[in-house]
Amino acid sequence: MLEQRKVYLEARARVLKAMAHATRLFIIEELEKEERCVCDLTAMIGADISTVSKHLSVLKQAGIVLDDKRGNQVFYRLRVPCILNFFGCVESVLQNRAKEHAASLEAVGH
Amino acid sequence: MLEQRKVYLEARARVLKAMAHATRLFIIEELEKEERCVCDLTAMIGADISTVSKHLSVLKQAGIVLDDKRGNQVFYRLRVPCILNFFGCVESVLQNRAKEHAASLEAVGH
DNA sequence: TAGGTAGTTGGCATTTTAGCCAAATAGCCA
DNA sequence: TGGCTATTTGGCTAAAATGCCAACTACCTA
Repeated sequence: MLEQRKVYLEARARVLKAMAHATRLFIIEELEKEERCVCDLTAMIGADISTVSKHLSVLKQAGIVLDDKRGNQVFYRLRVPCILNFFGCVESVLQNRAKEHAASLEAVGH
Repeated sequence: MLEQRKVYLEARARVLKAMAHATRLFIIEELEKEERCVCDLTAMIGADISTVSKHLSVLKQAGIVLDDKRGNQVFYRLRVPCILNFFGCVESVLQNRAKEHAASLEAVGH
């Protein structure tokens, strides 16, 4: 693998890795609707606020969200608007799997 | 977070996590061009064949690739055709970051 | 059948993640 | 200033991911 390509693939992988967690996907989906402060997200997620803060930090480091401090709250929003469409392919992977799983159950007579 | 939504987010996260590795992204890009046996991929990647085999197994379990044994070789191919387009958004995240990074260097006089 | 190639799996050490608590920081208001 | 709320950070433990080697399986060919 050429060094240049490796660097590029690692950059992509870092972005994907930052998204690859249920809680962080939840945050992304919520931020698609509107910006949110950490306390709102924490209430919705139901984990410790320090945990949520660390998830947000992962997303921020990956370049997926931006933060904006106002008063004693910090509001987060998406940095890129396209995340929603991004998932068409993930969905099709999941649907394919579901379809074939159903077919295989069918085949053994369930 | 509602249980049902959590299940769905975890399913998505599993697919993303499977993709979130430079070597596995390399494999996906190569399989977009044509199917490949493990030995070809191993030669291109330059890692131990057992390592490559395990990466392929991760992709297979996530529903991203299919395998097909012929003779004593195993050929892998993508299960869904859309992976290439999938990355438009990842790219825009990276480009945004690069742009702002350049701007911040500019700002401090570099 | 023996030997070789291709691939998978088990085992292990190392590194990375995740999530909680506790402590520290920052801004608001009385 | 003192106290309160919001958030981040450090520290810790448990769990998961990586990647190598070695052992094992499968298939082909002489």
